[in-house]
Amino acid sequence: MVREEDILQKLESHQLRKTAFRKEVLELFMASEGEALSNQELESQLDNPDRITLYRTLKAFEDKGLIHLAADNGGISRYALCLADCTTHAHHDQHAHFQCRTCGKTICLEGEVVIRAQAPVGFKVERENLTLEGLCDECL
Amino acid sequence: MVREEDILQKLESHQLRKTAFRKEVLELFMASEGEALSNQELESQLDNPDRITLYRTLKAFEDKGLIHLAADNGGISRYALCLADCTTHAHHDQHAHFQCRTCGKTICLEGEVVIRAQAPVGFKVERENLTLEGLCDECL
DNA sequence: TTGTAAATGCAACGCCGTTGCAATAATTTT
DNA sequence: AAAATTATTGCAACGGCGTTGCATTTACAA
Repeated sequence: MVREEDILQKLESHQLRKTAFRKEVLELFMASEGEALSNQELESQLDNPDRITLYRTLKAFEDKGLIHLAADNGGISRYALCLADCTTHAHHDQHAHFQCRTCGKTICLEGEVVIRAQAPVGFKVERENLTLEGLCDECL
Repeated sequence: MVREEDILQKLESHQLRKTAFRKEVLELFMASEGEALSNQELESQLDNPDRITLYRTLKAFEDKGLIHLAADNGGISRYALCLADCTTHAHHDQHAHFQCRTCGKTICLEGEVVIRAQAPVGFKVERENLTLEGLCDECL
């Protein structure tokens, strides 16, 4: 269970107004245990699901460094909670995601990630995005 | 310049019929020097651009191991030619892509790619997808 | 050359991202 | 505590893209 107190504190510390809608959305993220959620999955669990409001809410959350865009398989975006040290406009996205190819379940991979790939000379790399695809435990 | 002969040979070896449309699309890929192309970019260069036919053509090319889906930033898919050792239904996608955050230019990165990331126990990883994001030489 | 199987071109549906705008709610100021 | 300010919500609506069905045309094989 997620404590109301923690939800409000997280919204406040990220300069987001404490509306019923946002509290609900954030609660879903905090209860998802690191799993990345799609708009659809969120909508199906909301009391009053308005896809436009949800879209803007997610954008606001992302802007304020609360969530980040995880793997997006076939055009469906999925967001996940940022770690504590994600700050506004400076996401630490240096972790990988795993996405199941059948059920779509997407999780953030903690732990060690080593990436070694060189862009051509004259290119500037700002972000690295690593996604592992396969089958999750339940689909195996 | 791309030789007609090479185009036909490539279509034949991948069990694809040699239609005018497919020859044209494949030529664009072969002339793109490893750069991944989006549907839009392809359409703008085709004589008779029909987005549905293009969609099906790309799908057929992908099925037959001729091209693969490269980075897809914000829902826009981009395809690139597979290397010679890509076979039907068994893509060797073990390379990274670079995508420019301003002009969208996407290229396949040859050379060494080392990925170390662990999925949870009980998960099966089938593919790894690494995308570097940043600025290309022209946009710097 | 004829038959068969695939590719094309068209209409059409649905999902999703996105924007504008008026109404409502949360925060700040007096 | 009330008024003023600013952000959020909910609605309509547009556009892009993936996708499918179907009739027509084309490529390949017999």
